[in-house]
Amino acid sequence: MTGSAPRTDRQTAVASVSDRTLRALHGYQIKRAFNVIQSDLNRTLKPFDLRMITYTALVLIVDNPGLRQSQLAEAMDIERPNLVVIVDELERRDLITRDRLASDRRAYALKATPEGLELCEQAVAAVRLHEDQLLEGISPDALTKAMKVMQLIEANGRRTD
Amino acid sequence: MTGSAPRTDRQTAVASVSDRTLRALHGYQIKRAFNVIQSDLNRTLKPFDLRMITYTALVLIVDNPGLRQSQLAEAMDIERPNLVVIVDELERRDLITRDRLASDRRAYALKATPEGLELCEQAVAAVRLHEDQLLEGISPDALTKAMKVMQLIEANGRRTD
DNA sequence: TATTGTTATACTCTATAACTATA
DNA sequence: TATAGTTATAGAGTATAACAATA
Repeated sequence: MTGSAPRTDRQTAVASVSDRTLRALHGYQIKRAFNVIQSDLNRTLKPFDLRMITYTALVLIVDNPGLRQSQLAEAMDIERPNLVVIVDELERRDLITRDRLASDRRAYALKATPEGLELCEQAVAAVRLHEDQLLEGISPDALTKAMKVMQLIEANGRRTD
Repeated sequence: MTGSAPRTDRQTAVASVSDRTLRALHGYQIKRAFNVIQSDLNRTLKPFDLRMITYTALVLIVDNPGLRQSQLAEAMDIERPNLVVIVDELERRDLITRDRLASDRRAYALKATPEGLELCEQAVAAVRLHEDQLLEGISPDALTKAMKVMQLIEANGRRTD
């Protein structure tokens, strides 16, 4: 907002990190950015009683009706056991339904309820607004390219596994 | 390595995520990339008995001799209490020293020992090699710009706090 | 025999309050 | 009184093994 803000500057912790250090800590730079995003997101989602992880699950279910839990777990890159409590929570709040598949009675088809859809729309809108602030000074093109880099890193990592 | 790898493809979880969904989940894309980086990094660092967080602390101490714990905590974006165990571990392994400052006897000056410096050099080299694989197909320019985006997000987040 | 969802569990990282010793 | 480092503790998120029901 203020452009070149008047920096409180209670003395910079690390005077100036050397190029060598920066190169050694690419991963940590991403971690720091992610921390900022996650805490901002969780603050934004608090009024909806959602966290980043429950929000993500809800968005994916809304956008992919009939998704199975194992597919959702893979899409979110978390282990199946860890997804159970998340789906439990969304179901308990009547934001989604868990229906047995006729074709495979081991699996559940996840679908958003009207309430879930409504909450999702509102949450997505709120997240967009907050994200605009977080992405201030970043061109759409630069963001798209940065996300492309993230996707490539992810794909390379899965290849290496 | 294999260029266009022959993808095992046990059926894609989410057929094709809509543009709308992708836009709603920028943060999650960064999370997924970070997860990949972190697990690859921890695997790489295992032979040195380091984790991402202890590695980062060590690199920063090596590069900024005399750093105080509070400065290191700020640089790493973690709370002071959480840094204590990390510094404890590095000190116990004789990789760093904790010396009382004469000018302020509450604070410690952190410095790497010769052993710490040696281990750090080896670890940094190993990380670089692994990172090259993870960053395959990403131009140095694209990486630099993506890191710039990460820095901007981080800065915007701190401003919003 | 393999897979879906589940339970139980353990480990790491993170966040907060309260303490001590110095300033 | 304020700050540096510390302790204790609680909460997320993550990872693994083992189980029941179904394929």
